[in-house]
Amino acid sequence: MPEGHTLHRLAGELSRIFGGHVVRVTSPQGRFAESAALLDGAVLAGAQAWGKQLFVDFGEDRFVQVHLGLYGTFAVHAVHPDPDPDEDGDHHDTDPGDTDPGSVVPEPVGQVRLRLVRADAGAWADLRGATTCALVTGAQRDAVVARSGPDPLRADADPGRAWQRIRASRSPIGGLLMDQSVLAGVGNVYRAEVLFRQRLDPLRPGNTLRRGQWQAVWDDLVELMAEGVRTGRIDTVRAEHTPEAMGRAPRKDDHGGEVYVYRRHGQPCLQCGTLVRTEVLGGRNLFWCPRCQPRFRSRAAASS
DNA sequence: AGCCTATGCGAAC
DNA sequence: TTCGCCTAGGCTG
Repeated sequence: MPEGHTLHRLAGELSRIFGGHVVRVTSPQGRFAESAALLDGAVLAGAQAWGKQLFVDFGEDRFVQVHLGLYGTFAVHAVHPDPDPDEDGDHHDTDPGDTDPGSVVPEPVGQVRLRLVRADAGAWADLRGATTCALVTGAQRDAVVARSGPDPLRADADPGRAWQRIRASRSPIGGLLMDQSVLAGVGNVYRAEVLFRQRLDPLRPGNTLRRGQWQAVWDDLVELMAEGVRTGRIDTVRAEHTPEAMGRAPRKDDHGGEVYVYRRHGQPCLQCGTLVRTEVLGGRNLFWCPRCQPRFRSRAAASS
């Protein structure tokens, strides 16, 4: 779940449900208890994501930095998904027969590192299994952001910064896309899928890409990841390759989306039928279609 | 019920 | 280079 789209979606949810409201902050598990106590009862100003990093703003130069890592989750629950539909409105849909929202928050189950509660709306959020959950200052947040490459999900991103790194590197493009200092927010699924869609060999050295190819990768990521934020899943297949269009069974997998190559090794490519391959690159599983993404041959290698 | 694996990354070795 | 994080869905039995 946690590629950039997950964190941006979370930032939106947290801002919408908790933003501008007093929240109770606890650490049922205990590992964040000291910091939680400092924040308890503060107004949550909002939340923002940069790549896979999430920062929840509690004002007074206090931010909770969250990184979900491989299997962390930050589950947001609300009795009413949109708690303030008509703040300046003329009608209130508050139902007197509603369950007391303050009483619906359940006892924490399992290792809940951080819990946010907005009792008046019956809303709560539980963080589990995160790599990072830390109280930081604005300067510390800025330092993290400064170390990150441009994020396709941010309007202020400059793809040229990533291009400068890619064009100067002999590392495989498949590795560069996963390097958060080159590009922020792309994980193993988007990496595999965007390379397939752009017909690029994952092992092709960054410095052999043409500028137009990089631009196409960036534009595709902007579109794919924005859709991921909207839907909460990673779908990358074009209309002609959906299960309905092809008359095939939909994917049954924990990330739910329809993809071309990610974790489809040994199965036929949706575009050409060649069996999808996998190999470990830099400790991560890489997936690609050897026919749609033919091995790149440099000029020097081709002429020798 | 138990086992395996995973969309990630920083610390420890 | 390996480990920890300690979740959660899919698969095996």
